[in-house]
Amino acid sequence: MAKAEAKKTDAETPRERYRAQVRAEVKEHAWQQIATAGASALSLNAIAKQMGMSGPALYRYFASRDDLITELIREAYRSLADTLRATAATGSGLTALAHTLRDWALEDPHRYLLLYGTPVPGYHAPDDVTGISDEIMKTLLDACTAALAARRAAPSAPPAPAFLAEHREWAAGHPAPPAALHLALTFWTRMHGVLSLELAGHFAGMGFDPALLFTAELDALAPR
Amino acid sequence: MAKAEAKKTDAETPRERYRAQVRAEVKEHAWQQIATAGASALSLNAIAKQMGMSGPALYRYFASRDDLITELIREAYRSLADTLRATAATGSGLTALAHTLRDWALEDPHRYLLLYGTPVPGYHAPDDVTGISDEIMKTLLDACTAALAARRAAPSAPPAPAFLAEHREWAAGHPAPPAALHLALTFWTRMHGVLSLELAGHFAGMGFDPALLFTAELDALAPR
DNA sequence: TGTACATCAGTGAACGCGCGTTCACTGATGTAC
DNA sequence: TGTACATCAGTGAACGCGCGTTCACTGATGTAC
Repeated sequence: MAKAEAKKTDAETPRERYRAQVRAEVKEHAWQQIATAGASALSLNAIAKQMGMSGPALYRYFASRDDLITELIREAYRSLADTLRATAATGSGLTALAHTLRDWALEDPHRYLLLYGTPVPGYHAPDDVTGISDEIMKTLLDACTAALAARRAAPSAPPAPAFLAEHREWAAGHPAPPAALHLALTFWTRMHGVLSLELAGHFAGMGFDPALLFTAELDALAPR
Repeated sequence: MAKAEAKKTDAETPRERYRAQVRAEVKEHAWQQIATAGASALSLNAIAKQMGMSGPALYRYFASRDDLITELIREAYRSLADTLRATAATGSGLTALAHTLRDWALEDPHRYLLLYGTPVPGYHAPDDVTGISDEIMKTLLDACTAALAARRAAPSAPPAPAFLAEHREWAAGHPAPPAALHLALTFWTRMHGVLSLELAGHFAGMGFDPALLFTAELDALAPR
C-alpha cells in the first residue's frame, strides 16, 4: 500500500513513517468510500470522521480533495503498470497479460473504473499520471510485437492501410510495427469491452460467467 | 425531445401541453448539466435557477431528484431502442446496426455513458427501464440470428461448449441459436470497447481516428 | 542529561455555500352552472 | 355571458445537512546545544 514511501526505509524518521502511515490510511478509507458512494462523492470530511479525526486535520496530508483523487489515480495506474510489467517480464505472452489485467480489475472494480470508466467531470490528470498510462501502453505494445514475431497472435484481417497511416504520427514516439499497433489497440478495446460491461453489472441476470466470454475473446486474438 | 408526450396530441389540454413542455425543458437542462458536471452532480435547485424558477417549483414536475434521473435513463434507453430497431427493420444487417449505435453514442456522449458507463452509485433502475434494455438486446439478437442465417457474419471461432451451456438458462427467455447469442455478446462488447474508450477520451493524443478502429473491428465481425 | 527552541499533528470555530425537501401560501388558469 | 368554485403553478421561508477550506491556537514530538 505505502510502497513508494517504503522504498527509502533507511532515511525514514519516525515522523515520516507516521505521515506515510496516515496517508495510506486515508487512501484506504477513500477507496472504500469510492466503492460505496462513487468517486464524485469522495469527501475529506467524511474520511476524517471515519478515522476519528477532525476535518481540517487531513489538510496536513493532502493539499485538497482533488489532490487526494489525483493520488488515488496515480497509485492505481502505478499498480496496474507494475503488475502488467511483472507479467510481461516473464515472457508468457498476451494470454497471461490479459488474465493479469482481468485479475487486477476484479480485485478492485472501482479502481479499474476510476481509470477507465466514465471520466470524473472537470478533472484533468497531471502529466506524470498520463506518463504512467503511457507506460502501460508501451508494455502492451512490446508484448504485441513479441507475440507477432513469435506468431503467437493472429493478425486476423490485415489492418486497413488508412488506419495505419493515421497511426504514424503517434507511432513515432512509440516505435512498433504497424501490425503490433493494431493488435495492441484491438487487444485493449476487446478486453476493456468485456471487463467494463462486466464490472458495471450489465451481464447480471444473463446467467453466464463473464470469464468465459473474456476467454473466448482472448482465444480469438491469441490462439493457444 | 418531448416525443412521448407529443403522441397523444388530440387529448391534450393546454395545461397538459404546458406540463409536458416544462418537463422537457427541465430534462434539457439536466442533460446539459450532466455534460458539464457529471450525472452525480445533477441538482434540481441548479436546474431551477437556470430556468429562472425557484427550487421547489420543480417538485410539481418530478417527485424527486432520483425520479428525474430515472426519467433521463428511461428516455435514453427508449431513444436507443427505437433508433436501433428502426435500423434493424430495414434489414440492412449488423454493419448498419453498428454504425447506428456509434452515431447515436457520438450524438450525445454523456447519454451513452449514463447507460453504459460507470453506474451511478446507489442507484437502482426500476423494472420498466431494464425492460427497455432487454428490448435492445433482443433487437441485437435478432439481427445476429439473421446475419448468421444469411452468412453475412463470421462465426469466427466455434464458441466454446462450456460458454454456451451456461447460456441456456438465460436463452430460454430469449430464444436464439447459440451461435447468435455468442455473436451478439461479441458484437456488443467489441463495439462498446471501442466506443467507451473513445468517449472517455482515452484515444486522445494518439493521433488516429477512432472511427477507423471501430470499422476495423466491425469488419472482423461482419465482413462486407 | 537537561534545557530551550523549532517543528509539526490535530482541534474547534468560523465562513460561505449548495443541496433535497416540506410547507403554507398567493395568484393565475380552467370548469360548472 | 357571468359568477362561484376547484385546480394547479409557482413563491419564499424554513429545516437540517454536509461540503471544502482557512485560521488561530494547543500540545506533543523531535532537535541542538
